[in-house]
Amino acid sequence: MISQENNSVTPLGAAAPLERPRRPQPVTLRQVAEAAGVSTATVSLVVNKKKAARISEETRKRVRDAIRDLGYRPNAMAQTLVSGSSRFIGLVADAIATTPFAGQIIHGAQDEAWKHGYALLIANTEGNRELETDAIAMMLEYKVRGILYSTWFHRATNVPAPLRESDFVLVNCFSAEPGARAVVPDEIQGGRSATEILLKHGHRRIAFINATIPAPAKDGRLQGYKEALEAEGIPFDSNLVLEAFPDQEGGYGATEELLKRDATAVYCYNDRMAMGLYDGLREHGLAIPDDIAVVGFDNQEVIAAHLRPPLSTVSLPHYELGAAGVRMLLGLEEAQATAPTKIHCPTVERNSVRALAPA
Amino acid sequence: MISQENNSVTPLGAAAPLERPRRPQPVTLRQVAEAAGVSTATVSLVVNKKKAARISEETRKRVRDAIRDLGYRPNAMAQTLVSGSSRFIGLVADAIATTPFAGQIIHGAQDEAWKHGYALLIANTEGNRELETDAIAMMLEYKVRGILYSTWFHRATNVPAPLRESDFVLVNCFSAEPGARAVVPDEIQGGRSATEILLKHGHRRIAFINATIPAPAKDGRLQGYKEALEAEGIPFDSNLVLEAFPDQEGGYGATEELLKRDATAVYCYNDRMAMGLYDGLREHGLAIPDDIAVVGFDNQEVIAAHLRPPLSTVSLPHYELGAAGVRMLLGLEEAQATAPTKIHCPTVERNSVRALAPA
DNA sequence: CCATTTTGCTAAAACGCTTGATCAAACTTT
DNA sequence: AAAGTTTGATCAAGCGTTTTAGCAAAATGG
Repeated sequence: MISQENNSVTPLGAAAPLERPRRPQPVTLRQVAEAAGVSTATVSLVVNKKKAARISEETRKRVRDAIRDLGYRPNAMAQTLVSGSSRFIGLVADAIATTPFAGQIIHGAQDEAWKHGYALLIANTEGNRELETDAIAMMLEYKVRGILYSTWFHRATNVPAPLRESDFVLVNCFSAEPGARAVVPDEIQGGRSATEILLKHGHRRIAFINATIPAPAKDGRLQGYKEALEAEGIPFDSNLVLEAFPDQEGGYGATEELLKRDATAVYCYNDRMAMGLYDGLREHGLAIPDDIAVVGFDNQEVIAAHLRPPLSTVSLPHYELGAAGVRMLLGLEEAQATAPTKIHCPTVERNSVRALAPA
Repeated sequence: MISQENNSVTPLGAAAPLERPRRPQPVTLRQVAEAAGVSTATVSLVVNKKKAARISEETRKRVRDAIRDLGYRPNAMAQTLVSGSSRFIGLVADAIATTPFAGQIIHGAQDEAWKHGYALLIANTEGNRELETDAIAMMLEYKVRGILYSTWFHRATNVPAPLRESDFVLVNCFSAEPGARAVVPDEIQGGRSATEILLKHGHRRIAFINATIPAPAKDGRLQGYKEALEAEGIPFDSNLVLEAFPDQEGGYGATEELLKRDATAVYCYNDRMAMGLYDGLREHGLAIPDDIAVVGFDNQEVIAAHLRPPLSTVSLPHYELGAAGVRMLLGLEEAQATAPTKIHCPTVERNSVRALAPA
């Protein structure tokens, strides 16, 4: 039988499990009151800096000292219970935390919420309807001030029933349901801006590689393209519009067709297609932007900023969507009854476009 | 003076602001009790499905019906007040929501927390120490079960003082502070795995382009490289180790130097460097993987999966870090007293490596 | 049929805080 | 000096739950 020393360091690097210290009970208002020799009401009054309250400076000091000495922290749960509404805003997302794409929605919502003294409670549902219901239920139980319901790409959605029990705002999605406030990117303006980058550099034969899959983005970006051309008096030529699956492969695969169109510039439905197109063009010995100018859409940093040459594109304003969603929820920004509020998609110019050499 | 009809539809599409309906007060336990003709105690007992409680099936049904009819939802704040601890886990991040990179930490934490009935309260601090303190304070006030403190890249950190008032786990970072539990990626194993991808395809002259900036990753990935070589009996050749700034430009810029080393394969410190290197190699007319094999590190999806050819790499297990952090916090996974728990970095093989043709 | 146990349910305290009503003491007015 | 006012602080109710102790009625045992 092997006897072991128990009071020795565990041998052979088999590290000992970590002992967690027992946490003391948190300090309460009452304890502070006792320490300061006043009533809890008084402590509450000074903690909340009520200006109307008549508390002598001396007493205030005594209370503040006690608070500091004891390390008192108010119990937000108790406060909420009294006041009836918490300082939480819920964010339920279908895949936002998952995709690099739209994590900025969280970020924007977080910042804006924080600015107004609210904390963000998030739930990722992966599109699972049941999880979604549970998540919303949980938020309701925690008496959130309201809920942001967001999707990772711009689309129509149905409002889950329990959402209606709370204030809510749709972010990056919309619904025909009356009274549903929503914030979405302005795809049309974005499409216009993308095209304008090319136009202002003198391009006139501008191809557009659109997506094959239906989406508000598909229609909006095309319409923006048309509007921009029209504003310049350039007739729309449907020959210049191609369609491909909206990813790298799609962009790459569209190269051949594109080259037949004899355009001096291309506007791609998104940055990933542009990335694929870069490869395709390179294989044909074509240089960007000298032989052909390219703009993308989305401004997916990891791609757009680091392609060679860096890609001019139009930003999907995810951060702003999140922030605007919060403002709308808090009633700081007015919602329209008729349609979702549209957020501007800013132009990001890099080096994939150059002035067209005069013919 | 212009007179306006006030009872008409707002003209010219200047949409009317949306009227928000007044929300009714939430239903309380007491109301359910009254509706069901029982005491609040009884309702509470059936809501919480206490098996020990002796409530007749008939009464249970009556209560359940009342709950359904009134649309009752428990007030989690009141529950928390009684029980003393909420079902929240806090996640404070320096830039996680910002970077596509580590949003997966949120995701993993979220999923795991949810699995155990906890919700995630997040705060992004952008490294701002004051914001951080406020965020932690807020979490403490909401009586979180514990806090995950995470950084967007693996590094040493100081534990902010208020964090000690709660249970906490460091995620993707570590501290010398005794008793600080931590989860980090296993950089050494990752470096070994990356190198092994190349080794198993027959490569023997393997270059390593390391980062210039000091970090646990820099040391770990190098050590893994050495270990893998040693295991194969290949002597370490410091000539094969270059250093560059860990981004696309750095990778691109290292091309010339690399080619002087006459290696058949390169292992890059990260995917972004590999992306830059792709461009550099292409400009030299070199094909991947035929002329030279490349592996990266991090598995930044948007890059690695969509490069041409897709990049073989090693994953930074962000999702797992978040999930393991939560498990550790909840005491489901044991922490070592001596060192951070290391999470495995899985190999992801794609097409940037091919078996070395026999000489 | 009385004593005992079991069943079904309720009363009430507690959780930590906020806040309107009160009150005693110290000042001002007339 | 009596009446009124201001100042500084406290009392106590209430927010929506959970939970322990306890009580009456029904069931069981002898």
